Amino acid sequence: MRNRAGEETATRIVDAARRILSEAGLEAATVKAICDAARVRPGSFYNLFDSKETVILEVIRQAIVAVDPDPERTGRDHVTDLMEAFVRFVEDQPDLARIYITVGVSGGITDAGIRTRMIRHHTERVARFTAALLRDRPELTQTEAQRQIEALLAALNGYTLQRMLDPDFDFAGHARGLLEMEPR
Amino acid sequence: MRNRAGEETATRIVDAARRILSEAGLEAATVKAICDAARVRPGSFYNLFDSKETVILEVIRQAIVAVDPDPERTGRDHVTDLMEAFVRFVEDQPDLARIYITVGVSGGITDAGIRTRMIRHHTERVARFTAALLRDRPELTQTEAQRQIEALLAALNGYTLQRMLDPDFDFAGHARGLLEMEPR
DNA sequence: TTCTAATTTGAATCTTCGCTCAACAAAAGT
DNA sequence: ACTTTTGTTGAGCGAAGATTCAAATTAGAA
Repeated sequence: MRNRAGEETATRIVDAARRILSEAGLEAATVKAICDAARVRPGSFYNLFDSKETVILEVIRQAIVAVDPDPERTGRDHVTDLMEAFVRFVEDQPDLARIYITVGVSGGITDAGIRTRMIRHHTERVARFTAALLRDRPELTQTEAQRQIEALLAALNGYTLQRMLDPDFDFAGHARGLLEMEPR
Repeated sequence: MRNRAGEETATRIVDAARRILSEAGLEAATVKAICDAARVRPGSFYNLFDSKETVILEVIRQAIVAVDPDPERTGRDHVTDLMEAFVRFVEDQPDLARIYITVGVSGGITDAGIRTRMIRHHTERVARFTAALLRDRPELTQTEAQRQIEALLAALNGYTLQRMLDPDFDFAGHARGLLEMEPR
């Protein structure tokens, strides 16, 4: 089969970039560092990717996508399901979670493309959660539900941020606690 | 007076570093860029600071301190006062707010000193807010109050994060909305 | 005014960055 | 087996990075 070897190498490079971005930040993600971690020479890197930026953006794209699992299920989830999915994401894929919350934001400041993507993703997330909440509690108005979801997602992002700083922080506990803290 | 000129120059350098860090991120904060913005030559920079890192860390330190205005007032504020102070901080000093939430966190991943500082600052903030909440609503237990404050601060940080991405986001409105959304 | 220490300069140094390329190796198609 | 495409290598390029330093300048002290 064509392209087999090249694809495997490309995957190894993106994986290495993700690890470095997560563990040491954007500054440390040099071509040399990524190549060393992927056991590849720079020539091979540039045979597969146009630039370092391409790889970094690919990792950020992966992170944004991974935040929102099973998007095809839209319209059949409860808020607790969506919440649980996010908790699992943060716990099981801390690399991508860290990139989403740090590199995504700081990259969003610099790069207009990333900013647009991040904002759009957030809008869609709000819509999905809001629809689920309205399904659970039909007595709420659209505006009320959206307000509450925005607060919930902000708190989740805030907890994620703290989790990235403090490995001992009980993210799952705090996140689930938010559900028992709905507005009066 | 001795040292007068040097101190003024040092201030100009730190100010320039803050502006660049906020507007263009850590990557863009090169010694050359900082020197140009501060109207200073590299030699002068290194006469006043040991390294670029020293200046960056100083800016981050400033940002962490600025999040918590008037700490000498501790013990006499209501939760609304503390909330209003934070809203004003984000609106009036977006440079420092952006650095706190982005550079601070991503720096916290790399630098153990920053991480410790960020975590300690957060702990103190939780304590201050919790004390204020207990003053407003003495019927709450310490644990309940702290739980609610942790959620509140997480939501505030989450909103701040979003504000950094989307300049059109109504941060003040959403932040104040959290107060009308206390747990049942 | 004169002296001296603080301050600024800007060219130079050394390192590392992202990236290229000609040559080689491996694999696929015929 | 032979040709062609695909993948890998690693030395090396120019640009940009942080940092240094001897010389020039400035400004406070005497």
